Amino acid sequence: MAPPTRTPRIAWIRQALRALAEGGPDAVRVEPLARALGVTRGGFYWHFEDRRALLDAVLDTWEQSTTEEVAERLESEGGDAHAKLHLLLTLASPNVVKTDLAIRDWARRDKTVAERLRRIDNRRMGYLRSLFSAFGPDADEVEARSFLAFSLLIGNHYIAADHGSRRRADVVELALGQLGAVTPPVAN
Amino acid sequence: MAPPTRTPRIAWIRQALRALAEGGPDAVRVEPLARALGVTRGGFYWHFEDRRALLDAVLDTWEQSTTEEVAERLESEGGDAHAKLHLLLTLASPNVVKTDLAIRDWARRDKTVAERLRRIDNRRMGYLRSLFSAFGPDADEVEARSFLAFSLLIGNHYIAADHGSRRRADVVELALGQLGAVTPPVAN
Amino acid sequence: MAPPTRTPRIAWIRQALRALAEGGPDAVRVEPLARALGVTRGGFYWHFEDRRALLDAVLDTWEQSTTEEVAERLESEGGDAHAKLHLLLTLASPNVVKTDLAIRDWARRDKTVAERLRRIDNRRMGYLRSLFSAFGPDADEVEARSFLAFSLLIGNHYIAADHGSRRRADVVELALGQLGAVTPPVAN
Amino acid sequence: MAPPTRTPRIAWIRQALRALAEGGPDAVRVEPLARALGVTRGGFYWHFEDRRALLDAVLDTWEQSTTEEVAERLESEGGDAHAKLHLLLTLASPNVVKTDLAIRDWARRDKTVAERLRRIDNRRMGYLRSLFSAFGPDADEVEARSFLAFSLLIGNHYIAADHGSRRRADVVELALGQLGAVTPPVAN
DNA sequence: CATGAATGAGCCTTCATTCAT
DNA sequence: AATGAATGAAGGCTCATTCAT
Repeated sequence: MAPPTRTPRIAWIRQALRALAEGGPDAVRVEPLARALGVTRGGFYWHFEDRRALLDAVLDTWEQSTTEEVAERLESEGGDAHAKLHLLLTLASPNVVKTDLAIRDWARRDKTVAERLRRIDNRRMGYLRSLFSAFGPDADEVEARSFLAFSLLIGNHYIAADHGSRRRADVVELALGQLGAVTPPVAN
Repeated sequence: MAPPTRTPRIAWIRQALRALAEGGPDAVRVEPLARALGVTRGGFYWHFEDRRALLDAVLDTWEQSTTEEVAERLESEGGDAHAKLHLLLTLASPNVVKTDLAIRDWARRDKTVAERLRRIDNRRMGYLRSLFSAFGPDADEVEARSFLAFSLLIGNHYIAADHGSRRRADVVELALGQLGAVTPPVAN
Repeated sequence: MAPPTRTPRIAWIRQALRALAEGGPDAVRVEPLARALGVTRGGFYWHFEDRRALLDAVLDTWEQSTTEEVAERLESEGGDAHAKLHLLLTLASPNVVKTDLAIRDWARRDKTVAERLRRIDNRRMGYLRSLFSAFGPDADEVEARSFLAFSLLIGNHYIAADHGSRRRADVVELALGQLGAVTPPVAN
Repeated sequence: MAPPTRTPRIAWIRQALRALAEGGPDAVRVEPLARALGVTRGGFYWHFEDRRALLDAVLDTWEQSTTEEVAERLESEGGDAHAKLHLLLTLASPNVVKTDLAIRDWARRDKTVAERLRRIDNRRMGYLRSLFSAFGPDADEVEARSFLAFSLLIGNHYIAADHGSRRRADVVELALGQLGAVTPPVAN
């Protein structure tokens, strides 16, 4: 029995995610994807109605996996709030980060993407709030710190500035410290 | 004597900036630009070697104007550090913001763009450091707070989360407050 | 034992006839047919060598059913010549007419289709001759009137002109009257 | 000074008319047209927005030229009504006929084409009415005979039947004779 | 009979670019 | 500076066909 699918739907999606992370939604193009997968474009249309359908599937996959990711983080009670916050900032693989940023930028131009991102970001903010609640009960403060932490996560990837003799990672640590999540200086 | 310039170089650049803000660098395409300007592509190649040359000119223009913008803000001693910080967060026109974000995302994929952005961001960080120095002399703290403020600026536009009954603007105020830049609650 | 035929050959042919009537031979395409039948193309190639084979089968089916149709009309001696002529002009279902016209147009481009149409049209002309023979014995006149009647049949569907206050149906009646087949004015 | 246009708009239209006459609207395809004209498809989009725009231009051109054709025939008072009728039946070039039939068939599927054809056919019917008025004043008779003559024109091209020992041309003559337009037998 | 998957051809359209005027 | 026209590369989509299962 030969494998039931030669280039399964998910292969297209994964390749598309790679393209999205690398070049944004405009870079998710059927022909290059097919080329990268070593097949002809024809097969694509067996799995997807059209290019937009692939993009939708990509977003579905991303949303689901990201949701699960956050859920897992909540469940894996490994460590105190400080440790978790730290983990958040040094998140997943570079590829996951790139995908995240690509979708974030995409959301600026596409309402439906923005809506999906809102769902995900709300989940993340919820997680952050639960962490910062451990540092103090004031709701305003929790909200402000959570948003600052989230911003730090994003800014860390989008801001190009240097920090003199400091390394970026150290600045991020210092910043987390400012938010009440005091962490010992990382020796790196 | 014919009119010296019917569609001057700068007109192409301005239109390109608009396209960049709206759709990213992939949206800066000669043909649509010409259409938007009501001319044919012909003139374009008089002003620019090719598409890449336009993109470079766009970046030059943006870098220059952004540099001036920051400089002006430094000079216009309108108000104390608190007021200035607040101003920063509620920055320029939506279009300037969009351009900024577009270039920021572009920088993730293009080294030369990243380099330009670094120059600009360093300038902005310098400005932020000068502001936060007013709140306390500790260099680490100044660096951390400056970076947090900068991140807040970016995060404010890239994060899609809701804040329950709070409005985003209020959360940003609260966050600024956390950074030591206490501002009076906005009555709105 | 599995059901012997889930989508029998004739189902493909019938769907093809529908497509032919609607959009001409170019519209008889395997993939859309399969879609319309709710199956994949797979079965098609079990029944037919290729697309041309389907087209041939479609023509066979059409030729046969049309031949039978004319034969039936000859046998069903329901009414006099006048009545029969009238019946002819208000022929079969709109779908049958559409198919007839589609094949007629197709015949202009395809010799083999033209040949089939010739067989059918000869049969119809024979029928018309037999009817008009009842109105007068002159062979030239019979031929002329038969051809005019046949032309009327076709023209009625291909001519787009208006007739002032008259309705098309009335004009057709008047025309039949001119051919010697006097019919009473329709009260409508 | 070189010719102002290498492949002018009208060249595309003419080629499209040829394709239309030969294979119907489905055969009017940009790529084959370009190939036939010895240019690449790119130039096409200089002259036309898209394929549909070409089709529209084709219809415009056809409608205009056909209108003029009928007008000319009305003006060129060369001969009596009999002669004119005869001329009508042996109309223009085979290509003009093919185009006419192709558009007629197209009109069955496209509302806007049907509308154009209606305008043209009304003009032709008007012309026919004016001719048949010479053979008798009865309005019903004129309408009936005009429509029969028009049908004959169409039927002559769409009916595939044989006529025994008679030639088709003779049958058409006989038919015209039936309509009151007695013409002497053509020696051919 | 029919699915699932793929190949290739053909076509439509958009663009960057070129070139003569 | 700019038009008019064209080339070529890219890419999207539809299909006829094929093939293993």
